Amino acid sequence: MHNLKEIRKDFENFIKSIQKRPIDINFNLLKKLDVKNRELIQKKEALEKEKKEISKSKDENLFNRSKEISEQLIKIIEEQKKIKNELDIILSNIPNVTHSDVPNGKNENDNVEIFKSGKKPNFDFKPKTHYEIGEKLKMFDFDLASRTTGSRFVFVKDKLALLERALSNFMLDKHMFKNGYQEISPPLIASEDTMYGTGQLPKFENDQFEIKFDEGSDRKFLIPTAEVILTNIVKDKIVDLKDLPMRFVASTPCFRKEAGSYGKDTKGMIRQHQFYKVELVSIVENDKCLEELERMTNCATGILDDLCLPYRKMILCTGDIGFSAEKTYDIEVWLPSENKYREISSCSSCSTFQAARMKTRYKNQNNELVNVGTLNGSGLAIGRTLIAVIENYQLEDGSVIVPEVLRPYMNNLEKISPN
RNA sequence: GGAGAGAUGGCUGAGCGGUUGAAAGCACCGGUCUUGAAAACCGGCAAAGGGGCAACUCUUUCCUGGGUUCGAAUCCCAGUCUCUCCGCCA
Repeated sequence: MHNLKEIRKDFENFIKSIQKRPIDINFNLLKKLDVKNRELIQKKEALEKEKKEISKSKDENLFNRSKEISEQLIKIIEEQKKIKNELDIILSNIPNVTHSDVPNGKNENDNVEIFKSGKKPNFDFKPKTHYEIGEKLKMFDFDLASRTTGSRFVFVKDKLALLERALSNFMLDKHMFKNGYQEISPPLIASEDTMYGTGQLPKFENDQFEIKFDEGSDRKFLIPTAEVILTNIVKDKIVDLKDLPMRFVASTPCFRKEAGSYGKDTKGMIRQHQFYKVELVSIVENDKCLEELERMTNCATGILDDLCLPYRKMILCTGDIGFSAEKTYDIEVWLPSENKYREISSCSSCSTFQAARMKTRYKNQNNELVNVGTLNGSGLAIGRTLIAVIENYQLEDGSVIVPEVLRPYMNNLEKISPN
């Protein structure tokens, strides 16, 4: 959420920086509403002042005037609220300003590679897809899931379920004991204002699973990522400078409608309505965002290094970067069956954008109250890591070698073979 | 599900129709004292929004939304959330 006061100072420049993204915002209307809004506020405050003075004077002769003012106020306040509302709707749909490091571009094709890492496996056979391997092992069951639930769900069974759990535990341990994150086991359901805080609402309502609660209760949503619930830990708070940075990690299921990607990745578990993800969130001083982003991204790539999976680091262009982010790195893992890299982590600095929405502030060195910076990143998406392990560690006979670092989490199992 | 209690500033907590934006304490910031620190003492310390180049000033805000009143943190109604007890249950 942008601060109108700040925008007003240099409106033209603000528009220019926002328009690096492919968006359609009616800035003229925004400007007009802002002017109108302030007019009404001034009118309102003048009347309120008069009313206040009458009540202070306790002069009975003026009581009628006071009643009159009250009636006028009702109308003005109503109109002002309406204007303010329209203003807020426009404002809450304006994305974050991208950082100057972010390359200009239209879409994902314009993202820029920073580096590649790891050695791609050399197969002397045609590598199978993860779902071919998983189904042959009888440890993925998509058909069963479509019967019990619907499309884009899966049953993971037996050793692959164990592998999935091992990945989760391995990542959690590393982030907790080596990388300094505090583990959280959060609610998987978020309220409307929580979803608003991180920017999922109002613009991306179509992607969210809303839950039917009791009649009359507030709206509730299944979290699309733990980012939502972890970042909102500091919602409506003035946090202590000495508590910063705060670093949280959680392994949770994530729920997404994936509306608008109906034709994409229909096979296998690349794109599911439900998947596990280990999420990293940092709450930092607002001038520490970029250095924290590097740190966080290193925490994510560190996992891939440990798993010996080949990957590359990308910086997203202005056309592909997310709504709340000022700067984002995507980590893409190598998938032999597709012969390309696929996103496995996305690490973003949201600068003070989410904090402004959540009303999270701290007193900085100069004793000024300012918004914190927030960051989030996957460390990593479990489902896709599972895929990457299966495909990169496959053998010709359809069995899968267990990466060494995971073996302690799997009763020292070295290889997953058909039963 | 039944019965009660509550929601006040960064935190704890008073106030229960008229300079109350709100006592007190803690925390925090500045100062005195001290070789330094602690303690003690003195002073400061809510946020959002509007106007102003600024000094500054105005308005709003005591869970949320309505209502009563010239005037509401304080009274009335509705809602949300939290806590305690009982029941049920993983």
